[in-house]
Amino acid sequence: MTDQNNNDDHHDENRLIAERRGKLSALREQGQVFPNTFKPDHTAARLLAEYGDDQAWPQDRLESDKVPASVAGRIISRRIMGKAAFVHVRDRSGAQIQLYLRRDDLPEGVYQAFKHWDVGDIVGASGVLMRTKTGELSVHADRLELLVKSLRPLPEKWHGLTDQETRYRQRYVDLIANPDVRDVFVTRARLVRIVREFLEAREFLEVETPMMHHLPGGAAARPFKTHHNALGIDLFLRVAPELFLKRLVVGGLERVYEINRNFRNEGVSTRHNPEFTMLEFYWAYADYNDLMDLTEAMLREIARELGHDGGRVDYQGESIDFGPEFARQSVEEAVLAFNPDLEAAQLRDPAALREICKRLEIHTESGWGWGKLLLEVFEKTVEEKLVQPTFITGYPTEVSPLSRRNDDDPEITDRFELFIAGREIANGFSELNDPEDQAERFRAQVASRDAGDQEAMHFDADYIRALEYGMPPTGGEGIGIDRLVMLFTDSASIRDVLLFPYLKPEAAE
RNA sequence: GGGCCGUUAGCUCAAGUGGUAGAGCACCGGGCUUUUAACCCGUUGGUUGAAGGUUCGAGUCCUUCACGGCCCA
Repeated sequence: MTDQNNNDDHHDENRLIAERRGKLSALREQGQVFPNTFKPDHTAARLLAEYGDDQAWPQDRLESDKVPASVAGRIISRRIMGKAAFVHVRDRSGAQIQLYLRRDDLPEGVYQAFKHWDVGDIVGASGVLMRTKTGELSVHADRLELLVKSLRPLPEKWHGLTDQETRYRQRYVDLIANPDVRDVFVTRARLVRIVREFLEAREFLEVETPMMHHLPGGAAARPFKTHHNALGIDLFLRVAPELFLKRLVVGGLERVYEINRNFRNEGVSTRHNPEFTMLEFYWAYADYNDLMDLTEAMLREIARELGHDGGRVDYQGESIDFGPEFARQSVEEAVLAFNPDLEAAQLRDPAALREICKRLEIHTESGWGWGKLLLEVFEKTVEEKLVQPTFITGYPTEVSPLSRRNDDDPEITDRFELFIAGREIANGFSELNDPEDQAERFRAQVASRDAGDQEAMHFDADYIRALEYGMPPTGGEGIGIDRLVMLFTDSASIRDVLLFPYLKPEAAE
């Protein structure tokens, strides 16, 4: 916004905004209205931490010590009683400190001016610390400045802002009105840092690979398409960094990871945002069993570092326990465990599986083999019941185009997925590093694509070329950061862990 | 994509079976020099998400659309 829209098109504004705008223009007449000279020397949280204890810092000690403090922040409440007032101010620390204002203790005219300021305005104040009759630590101000005049009224102090749509669309208001929201994003930042430190400690190198791909690859998903004007070519936003990270392993970066955005052109829901954050890491000379061990260790570390002693995390009414060794069972074992009427022999028999799918009202397509059919049965009957952390292994080769085949049973791969609270959290496997097998799998994907599967992968010739130079035996894994943050912040919707979740545009005026 | 629910003042919410749209907070004016959702007195504030329809009359009933929430695919 520049100086285009100062005067004319405010007819849509209500009286409250008009009043505040009037106050602003009155202030403009008097001089500088958006000063940037006030330097606070404390945050509210620090003052409370250092002087909050009323045993160590009773009022008489504060009174004699005259501890100076200078704070700045947004007015979140005011109580005015004639010639004195109390104001709560919140700052970057997320905490709030009370200001005690007396007309006669402030410079001439300041108190009179203050009476016309509003909740939402940003102020700076200096003075000495005091404790009120009710024991609240406060700054008894001898200097008070209006730093920013706020033009829009904040939500009401008691009920706050509860409208979900407004909370997501105007996250800046949500953050002011609902202090808990800040905590979610503080936890998110800490979690990501813990993950980085965990991997760095094991000598993984953080890298960044392209988000704009000529060929979308590395996951079964539909991509977003974009266009490069100067080059005149279409590009795709990445659905996964996988194939680039493995090229790096070929190049000798044998332990790499990336934490970054993926984009998938699919539905939007409480569990899916078009752009989401994924951790992927690749570890040469490790296999999928090593990955499972590492994943367990990582999740325990996150739980511990985030203060969940004993590894218990409450999520949506369930107690998730990261303490004990995570359960490990194959897709087939899990399907049998949750479907006592089925027998092992049926699970590799496409005809029998088609019957089962029909009974379960699962839509099937003619090209599907037993692997795809079995996975559908798994997703329908098992997935949501896996509440405690559980590794599911033995994924069919048919649905695992990038995974190494199992040595004893080439119909399945050395792959796992981790489920917690009924949701897929991680997906890892021993990587397929046989270039000829990989080329064949790509061809099978292309055939599915030609048969109408829009999520099937393309043939990535450069990736095959890279594998032909030789990729060390490697384990690779992806962990959905947003879903992990949901778990550790007890958030029901992915939108609650994204500062700006995707929403359709607001209706035009 | 389908089903159900929602959208009323800046915010949080009310308004049998259709009959002049209200409250609290906020705001504005007045009072009050230790308040805690401060308090007391007095005002002000609305294109009821949008567009059509039924009706003497629509926040309310019908249709379509937009956005959101929950559930399902």
